[in-house]
Amino acid sequence: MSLHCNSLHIAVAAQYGLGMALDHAILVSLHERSATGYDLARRFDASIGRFWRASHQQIYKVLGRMEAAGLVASELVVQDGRPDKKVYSITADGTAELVTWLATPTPREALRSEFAVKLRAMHLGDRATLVAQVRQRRDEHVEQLAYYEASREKYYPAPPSPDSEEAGPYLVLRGGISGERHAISWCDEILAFVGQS
Amino acid sequence: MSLHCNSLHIAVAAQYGLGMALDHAILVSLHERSATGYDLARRFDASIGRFWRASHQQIYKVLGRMEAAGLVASELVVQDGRPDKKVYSITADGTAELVTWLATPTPREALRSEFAVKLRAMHLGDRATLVAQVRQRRDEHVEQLAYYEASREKYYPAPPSPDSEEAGPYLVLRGGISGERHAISWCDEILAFVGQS
DNA sequence: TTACTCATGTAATGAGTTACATGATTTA
DNA sequence: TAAATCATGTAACTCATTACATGAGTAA
Repeated sequence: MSLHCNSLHIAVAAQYGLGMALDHAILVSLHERSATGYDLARRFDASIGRFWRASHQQIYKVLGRMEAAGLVASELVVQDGRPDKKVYSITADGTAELVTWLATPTPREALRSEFAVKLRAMHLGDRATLVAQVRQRRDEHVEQLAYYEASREKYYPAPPSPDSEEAGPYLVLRGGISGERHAISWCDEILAFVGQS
Repeated sequence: MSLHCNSLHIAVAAQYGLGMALDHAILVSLHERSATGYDLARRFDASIGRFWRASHQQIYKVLGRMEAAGLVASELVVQDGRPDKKVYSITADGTAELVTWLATPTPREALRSEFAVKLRAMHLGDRATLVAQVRQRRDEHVEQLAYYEASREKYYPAPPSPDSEEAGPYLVLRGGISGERHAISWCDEILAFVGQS
């Protein structure tokens, strides 16, 4: 990488201080495959979205900002029978920004659990409502787990090589699976504790 | 509860639509014990704060809003040698709001994991950096787990009754413990996968 | 004819962070 | 003499959500 490109990249990285995490999530997604804002919104609703959710409005806003900063570039594709679309791709600067970001330490994310806050105050409510809510929550986690496990069987019948491009997505999926299992077992513990297992 | 009080409470609940979750976290904390904004900031930094983090600026803002809405009331306490302080307490309306909120369904919180996004793009970075980051993250979870387990031994040598006021905090703490264990085992899986266990 | 998919946005509002501001007392 | 504790806030800003807006094609 040339010196010029490097200093440009440092300037861009300075603009992109920590905390602009949606930006990086989009860059990662675009690095995997170019896409329209609409496509990204759907991706964030499906695979990646289980770990990072974003509305299309927010995505368009961030895409515009990143295009102005030169991290992504768009190409207008005219379609007939369908609205025209802008296909976004990551640029060299965008990839450089990603690499810098990868090397920066990741702050512990503040896990904000409204459920935990409610649980803490459970003695103020009635038990039947609590049990119903925990059961519903458990069901959602079971459903999510099934979805993850189906994905794992479909896309990774055998674990990929640690050096391949699939290594990251695979490990994230494994984290999703164990995360759902943990959530389910916590629900079970709560139900057992209040005597409704 | 009188009809008048009931309709008042419905009006307040209407103002407090879903999504104002810090408000409810503060109400829960004040229901446990009256406190100043400063106290709350410290509580959010310690016990509750592991599940809900908030800055003192944000807390003061929300306290002002909730006092205007009649959910909390403050009493000025003049001190000498120290700055005067405002001690906030939850009101009957505040407690009613909490009870209503407890009965409303809890939407699945969008888990935003910057770490997961980075992991997904790991093939763009070098392995040593990844390993160092995962190790550091693991250490933090180990430390947090030790803190939780010490709390559990200290405050709950035996599990509380499911009907007591401690039941909620106890279950939240248990969730914290199993959550940390899960996080640690995910880190271990990642390290083993990239061959650095 | 109702609703869904494709496709892109603006406007208003709310939630949260960072920086700034003050000032006495106590501890190292 | 420097820093930490106690105590409360304002101002500026960013991030994210909700509501609103348009409009053709396609499937039930």
